[in-house]
Amino acid sequence: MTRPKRPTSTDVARAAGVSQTTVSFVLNNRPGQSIPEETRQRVLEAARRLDYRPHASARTLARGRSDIALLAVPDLPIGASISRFVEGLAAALSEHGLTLVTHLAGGHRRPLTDVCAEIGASAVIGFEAFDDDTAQALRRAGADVVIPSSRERSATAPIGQFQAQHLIERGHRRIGYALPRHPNLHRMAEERLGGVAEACAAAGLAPPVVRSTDLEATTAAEAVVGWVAESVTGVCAFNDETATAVLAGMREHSLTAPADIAVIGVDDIPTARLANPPLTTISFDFDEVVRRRADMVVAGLAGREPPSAAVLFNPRLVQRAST
Amino acid sequence: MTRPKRPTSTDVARAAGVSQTTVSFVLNNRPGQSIPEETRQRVLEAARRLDYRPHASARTLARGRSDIALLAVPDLPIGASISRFVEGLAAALSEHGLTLVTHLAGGHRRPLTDVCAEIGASAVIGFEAFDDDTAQALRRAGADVVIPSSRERSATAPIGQFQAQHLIERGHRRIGYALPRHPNLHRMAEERLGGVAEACAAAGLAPPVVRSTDLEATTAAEAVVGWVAESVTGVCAFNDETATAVLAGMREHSLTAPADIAVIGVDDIPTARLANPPLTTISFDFDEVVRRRADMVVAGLAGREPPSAAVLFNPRLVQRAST
DNA sequence: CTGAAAGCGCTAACAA
DNA sequence: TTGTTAGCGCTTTCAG
Repeated sequence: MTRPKRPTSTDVARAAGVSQTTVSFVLNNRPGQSIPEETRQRVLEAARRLDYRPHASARTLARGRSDIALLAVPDLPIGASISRFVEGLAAALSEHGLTLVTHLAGGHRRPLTDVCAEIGASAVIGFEAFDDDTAQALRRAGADVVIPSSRERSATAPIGQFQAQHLIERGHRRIGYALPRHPNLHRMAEERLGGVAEACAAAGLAPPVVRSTDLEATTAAEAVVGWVAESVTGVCAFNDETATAVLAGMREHSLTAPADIAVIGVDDIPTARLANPPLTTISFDFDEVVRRRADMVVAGLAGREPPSAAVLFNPRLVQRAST
Repeated sequence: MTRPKRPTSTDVARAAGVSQTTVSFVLNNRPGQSIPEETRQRVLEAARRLDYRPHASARTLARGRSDIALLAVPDLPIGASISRFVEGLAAALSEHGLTLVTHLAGGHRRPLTDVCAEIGASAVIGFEAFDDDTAQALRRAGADVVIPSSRERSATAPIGQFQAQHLIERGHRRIGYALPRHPNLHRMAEERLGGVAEACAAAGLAPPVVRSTDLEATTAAEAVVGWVAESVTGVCAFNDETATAVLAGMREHSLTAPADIAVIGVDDIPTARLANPPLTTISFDFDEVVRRRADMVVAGLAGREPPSAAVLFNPRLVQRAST
């Protein structure tokens, strides 16, 4: 039960019969040092034999910078699609020797700055842009790069546009928007709604008829009444869960999609295809956005000006029966 | 763009006109040191004025132990309920001065041991028990406590039992089980299935009729055929998504729940109440389990023998129309 | 009650 | 090509 004291780089040096500096050079592939292959091997072999792992804190202390990136996940019921994003980002960063860990923002918990300082993150990555004050605070907490900065464009408005365009292309002239009641979602929902409004305007249609709903059939049914009263024939829902609620609300009135009202969601959650009828939705390809984020981090840490993030969630239409 | 060098505890000492040692004592509330209130205030005030934050790596290096706990989240489509768990755990741990960060396990990414070493975690917390080899490796990577250990009992079998009992109480004598096809879920699913089998046996019923399905109506419909052929009248689904698939499969055959087959899920995901018909399911209360996990970590770090985790997910029946 | 000093394990000048 | 040495910022024993 006692902790078997970890081998240090000095132990490795001793085992390999070289100085500790040499060990450091070898293990870090320090460029500009020509170390004979023979020595290299001896060191590597010793390190492996001892199961040596460099002590991260010591390294961080000495270098003045860690290899840790912190992903701040907002307290949103975003669901599973987020984990693909996280995984991708972690993989991309690890190719650059960076380790990604995640912190869930919600609740009355330790503020992000504390977490950042505590783990010694040298990069903090968020979903929505950090305002300048927060970014500043994070820098003071030890982060060298903080993204996205407030200069980046929003990522979510285009999604609303995309939804609305689909409906418009299919001939709908009166568009509704289903807003979720969950307060944490409001900001993002408003942005997407903005996109829908743009698309409507661009097509010469009236602005979308907005109704909000809980994730539950009764309030959704009320929203449906509102749309019917306004002759809405197609509604964009904030996400698939909201869309599912709309479908449930329609059922209460014996209305069916798409005949009475067409509905389109966002996210392509697993239950979307299981809805009744199966839900048309938008899915994302995170690969591109992940790569960009990773590049920004790496560039930033290298002191180069990070490429600005032309945000591309690469929305893709998943056509199913509900439209 | 240049990083405004962080204030060190020496800076604070200078500003407060005391030694750096005193600063350390004050900031850590070091017991057994009686520092005059006046000095204390001076130090605190200086620290606040400089926005001083102790350098975590330095502290870790000196103390030989960090205040970081790492939560290893398996690559499972577990969905949103997990985030409540994470939040709760983070809050509970932070009350003890520990910072929780999360690492998503899946993919071909850096192994957990590396992440553990990289961030200098002194505790690693998993969902399923770590086998002894892994636990050992994590200890070698610097973790002082690793839970759950292989000695803990499984948490998930009782859930299956709970589901089956509900069905049995409602008079069903022939039980089916819906297994998800997702490979990462198999292990957990088998455990829950075990619980269902136990409950059946205890009630003197035949073992459950097992069918597996994707999250999609066609394969679910095939599973339904299987159950019908075996005169199954109630099926326990691994989780709500699987249950939703079963419902969709039944629709394909114009069967309805609960008249033809009753179905019960697990998780109470948001779309469960929106299903057609609304899904009876099991929800969890993580509070207790969270508290226990946190206690185990704290006790373990303090060198005390951690209390063994009598696992209590506190399942609660959410009765809706599908049963 | 407070301070001086010795590290913690590693990196990076600078010597040799 | 390799080794010596001086810190990185903090904790902690041990004197004062």
